[in-house]
Amino acid sequence: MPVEIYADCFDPGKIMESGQCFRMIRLDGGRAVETIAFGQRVAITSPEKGRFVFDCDQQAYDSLWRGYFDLDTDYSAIISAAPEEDAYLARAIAYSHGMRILRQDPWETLCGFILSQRKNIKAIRTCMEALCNAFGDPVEGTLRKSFPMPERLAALPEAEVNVCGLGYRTPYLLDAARKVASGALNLAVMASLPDGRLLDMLMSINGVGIKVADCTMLFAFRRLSRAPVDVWIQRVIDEMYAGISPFEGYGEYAGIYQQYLFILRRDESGAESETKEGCDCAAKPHVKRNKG
DNA sequence: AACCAGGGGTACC
DNA sequence: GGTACCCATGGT
Repeated sequence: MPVEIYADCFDPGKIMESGQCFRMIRLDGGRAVETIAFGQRVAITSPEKGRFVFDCDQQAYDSLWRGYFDLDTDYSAIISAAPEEDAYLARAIAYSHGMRILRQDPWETLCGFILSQRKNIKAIRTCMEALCNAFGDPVEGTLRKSFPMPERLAALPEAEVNVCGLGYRTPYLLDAARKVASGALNLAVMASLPDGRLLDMLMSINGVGIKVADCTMLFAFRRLSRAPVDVWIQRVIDEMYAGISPFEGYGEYAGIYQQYLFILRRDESGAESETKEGCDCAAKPHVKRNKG
């Protein structure tokens, strides 16, 4: 039943901690990484270096997980294509060996980054899980739920969605849900648009600016040249590149190099250092804390 | 263009 | 147990 593969440049733990996705968790005392995507669940273990076991059947692996984890892409070639004289980038790449850019669901990714604004990654995970627990559907093999469909969210009143701790982002999320549910935005059609048109359509959503649009383009629409600039990357630009963005010179893989730089700069500041033990938020309803 | 949003996470006391 | 500061920002 499980699927065994051999892969280079693949480290599910690195991907989990990379900040591109918000529903991967550690299970089994840290030995397995579990994720839920496209309404399905999988857990991955690595019994030895370079060997991986997916606890799903071959059909699910072939039709979903192999592509989701980008296992047909040669990352050693992408790493080799990085500019040699860029020492900081080289260090960032070495630090995150095994990180890959997932091929995530556009709807979930868009929502995740709408919710991400002015939140740290742990907080994003918490409210994503709360949204799923409240409005998602059952998923085989776990008590956790799928990410809610746009039609489901679009039908909800703002006050009901807001119990998930989204704050001022609730109307942004609902604007996205209504535009997608009504067909005003068709994510499947958008997947084949050129970068500029796709960017414009994403930014037509209230609460989606250039950074959230770039994250959605990179992590769901596989526009690998898009390099989102958040507070960490802005610090990298200011501190390591004299305030001049290096990304225009990075070429077709600028977004992937951006991801390496993001992880290194964030970890050097000691932020998000406690994500490794996996959140126990699964199947727990969101409870608003009482401040007394 | 400065200012604000709601609140979780965390370091430090 | 306070509390001050930060967070994969965007709208006004």
